[in-house]
Amino acid sequence: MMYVNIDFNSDEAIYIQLRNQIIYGIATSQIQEGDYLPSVRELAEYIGINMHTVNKAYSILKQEGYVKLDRRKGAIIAIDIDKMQAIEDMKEELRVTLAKAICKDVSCQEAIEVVKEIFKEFERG
Amino acid sequence: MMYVNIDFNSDEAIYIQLRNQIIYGIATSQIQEGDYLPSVRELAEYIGINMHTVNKAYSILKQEGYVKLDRRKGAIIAIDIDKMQAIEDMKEELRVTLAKAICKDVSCQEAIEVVKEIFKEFERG
DNA sequence: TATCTGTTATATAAATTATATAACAATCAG
DNA sequence: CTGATTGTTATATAATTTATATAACAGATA
Repeated sequence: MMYVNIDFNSDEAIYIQLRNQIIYGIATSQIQEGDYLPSVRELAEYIGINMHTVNKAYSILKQEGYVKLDRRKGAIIAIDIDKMQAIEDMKEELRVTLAKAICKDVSCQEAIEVVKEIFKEFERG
Repeated sequence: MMYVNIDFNSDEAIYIQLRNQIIYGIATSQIQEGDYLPSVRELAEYIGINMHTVNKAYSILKQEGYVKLDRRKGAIIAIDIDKMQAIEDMKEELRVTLAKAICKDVSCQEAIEVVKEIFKEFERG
């Protein structure tokens, strides 16, 4: 079973935290293409949250192209790679993140260093 | 007056959109250190939203170290530069953004290219 | 057949978001 | 001093989002 840790005091919604951690799991190769995720009921009980909260996370992951959902089989990691779209989505998020950084006097080189660090983090997992 | 454009159909809260656009304004040097923002009542009427929604945006900007608020004078751009903190905050956001990108097969070099593009965007504004 | 799957449908409660008034103390122009 | 404007604070209300609780359905499969 994949490592999952929900912070119930976070201002981030539980289903968003869960979605992000599953994406971390994929990015760090803890879970791979073809792997099964726990069923919504199973994972809900394991974490101690409602079935629908897990279902919401799974539905978003499906919509965003990270998993496929099948009856009986459950959720399977299946990345739908639309690189053009992915880069566009990334760019949109980076605009906000980097605008904040620029205001705080962070340079392009410093931002690039952090990007490199994070890529190294994910290569190991 | 700074350019502000709120999308009322967005899933992003109005006060968050407003905060982000003010940060864009600073990052692109449309507004600078020492400049005044419109009063909460003035900007609210201009955009067509409630005074408290603008106040919420200003309060967050204050808390995050982008403005100072004075009675009578209103809100003044005043960047509190804590670079260590800024880089740490940036890193935390980048972890989510880049994890998604990595799942979609985006390389480190491609991410870096996008960072460079955005820095160029902001240099001009 | 019996069980487990995602899915869908309600219902409810809590929290967040946005609005509407109102009032306060500080500030400053006249 | 007067009057007007500022951010600030306090309520109240409505809509939306988030999370939970049950329940039932159809498809898959051991």
